[in-house]
This record gives sequence, C-alpha cells and structure tokens, in this order.
Amino acid sequence: MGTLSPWPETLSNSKKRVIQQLVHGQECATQLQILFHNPSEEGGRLSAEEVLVQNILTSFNHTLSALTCIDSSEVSQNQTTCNDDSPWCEDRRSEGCSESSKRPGTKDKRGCYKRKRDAEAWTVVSATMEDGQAWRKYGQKKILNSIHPRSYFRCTRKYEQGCRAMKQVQRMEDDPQMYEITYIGTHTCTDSFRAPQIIPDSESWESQMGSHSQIPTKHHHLNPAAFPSVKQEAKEAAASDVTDMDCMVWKEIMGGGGGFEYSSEHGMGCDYGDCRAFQYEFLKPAEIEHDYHFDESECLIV
DNA sequence: ATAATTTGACCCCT
DNA sequence: AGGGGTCAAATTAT
Ligand SMILES: [Zn+2]
Repeated sequence: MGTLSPWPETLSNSKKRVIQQLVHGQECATQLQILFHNPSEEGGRLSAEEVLVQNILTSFNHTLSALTCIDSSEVSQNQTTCNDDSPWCEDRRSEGCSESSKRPGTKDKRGCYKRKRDAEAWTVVSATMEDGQAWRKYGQKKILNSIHPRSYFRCTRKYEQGCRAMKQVQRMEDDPQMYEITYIGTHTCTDSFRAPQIIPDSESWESQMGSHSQIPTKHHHLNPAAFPSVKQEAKEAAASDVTDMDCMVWKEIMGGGGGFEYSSEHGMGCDYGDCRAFQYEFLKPAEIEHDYHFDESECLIV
C-alpha cells in the first residue's frame, strides 16, 4: 500500500515547485520588459522585443492564473476545510465518436468548465452601474420571470493579474432606474501593475471593498438621470496601502483566495459603520454557484 | 490596431 | 428539459 494517494501531497509539492518556477519566469519576464522599454523611443509603438516579452509575460500570467485557480484547498491549517470537492478532473471525455458533430466550425467547449467555487457575494442597489472599477462584460442572459436581462462582468485584469472579481447587474423591476448589483469575489488586482495585491488571509476583504482603487477621477459628474439622493463618494478610503510582499505571496493568496473559509457569520462585525453608506444595500452572503472553467490542458501534468 | 461589447452556442446542475 | 452562467467568434467602439 504505502502512499497510493494520487494527488494528496505529492502533487502539492510538485505543484508548488511548478508555481515557483512560473513565478520566477514571470519575474524575469517583467524585468526584461523593463529593460526593453526604451524611454527614448516613447513613440507608442512597441518594438518586436517588447511585443515578444509581453507575450511571454501573458503566457506566464495565464498559466499561473489557471494553475492557481485549480488549486483546491490544501491549507493544512484551517479547521473547516471546505469539504473536499475534487470531482473535477474526471476523465469524462466522451470523445465525439458520433457520426454527427465534428463540425469544424462548432465551438468546442468540452471540458472547459470548472466546478463551482463559492466566493463572497453581496448585493447592492445603485442608481448607476458604474462603480469606478474596470469591468468587462462577458455575457447577458434573460432571466425567468424578469423583464430585464442580467449582465455578467468580470474584472478587466482577470488574465493579467489573475483577479477573480466579478459582478452581475440587473435592473430592478419595480424601479427600472435602479440596478441590483451583485458582487462576487473581491479584487486581487492593482493598478500599479506590480505585485498583485494580495489579501492576507481572509477577512481583509472588507478593507478592500472600500478602496475604489484606480480611476483618479475625483468627481466624475453624476449623471442627471440619477436619483436625487445619490450622494456619496465622500469617503477617501484611507487605503492601508499595499504591503510589499514577495511574489510568493501570490501563490499563497490564490490558494487561500479560493478556499475562503467564511464562517457562518461573515466577520463584517467590524466597525466600518459609514464605510459603505453610499447606497442602500443588503449584504447577503449569497452562495453563488459558480462554474469554474477548466482547461483540459490543466489535466495534463507534464 | 487594439480593446470592449454583442450574441448564440455551449456547459453544468436541478 | 430548461435555467442560469460562461465562451468565443463576430461586431462595434476607441
Ligand atoms: Zn480586479
């Protein structure tokens, strides 16, 4: 018998090493990018070297993002493990031997979906859809029994920095001027492009909520159509600024990011009273079911 | 040209 | 079978 477990810790170690190497490669690529950047030629057009190094960097980032996302929860320190959900690497490739299918033009998403993974989610009601963050719409759906469709957004820097923040927006039926916005997950990205700011452990996400990072626009004029009582934006979140942690932290973060413990009582008991008083909001520990995407390639361990 | 959006196909789950 | 969520090709915006 001995150690028959296919992936318990063996994979943990090797994966760790893989990630280390990837992070190292990413660092080097970043430095190379800096070296290649020629200030004198700041004309806007990138040299071939710069393009290449950018591509390399993107590859590293995507790979890391994918890799870290898969990571289940191996935090050998938390009491309540998010139960074990591992039924996702099953070899369920039902190779389309069928006579039909095989259409070259068909989208083939076999095995591209990951399993659900829940992250913190909360809902706010706002008169505007903008929240000062960079979102990228990736879908829209008609919802049963709802007049208005629901839009799906993800962080713009999802692939650049592995940020998994998302949000869904839907007009309210009984007040079409208002939007019901559900945020899922928190931003782990930064505008500084340097170290992907990480969330130390678990409940620092609240501090992050208040920090509408980028967008230096202090006051973008409010849209006139907005409701009369839309006043806010008065809080200059202190922003405890980013701690300079090593890149290794990224891994830690990602790993931990996925396995948020989030006990029954969301620790929002902290006193940030007026913090997010800008709108009516119900914080609901929504348990968003989320189908994570998963590339087959991730199954193939080299 | 690059980045964002649109939109129907596709996936997983109940 | 159908609903909710996501992908990615095509289209539009910057
Ligand atoms: Zn983000």
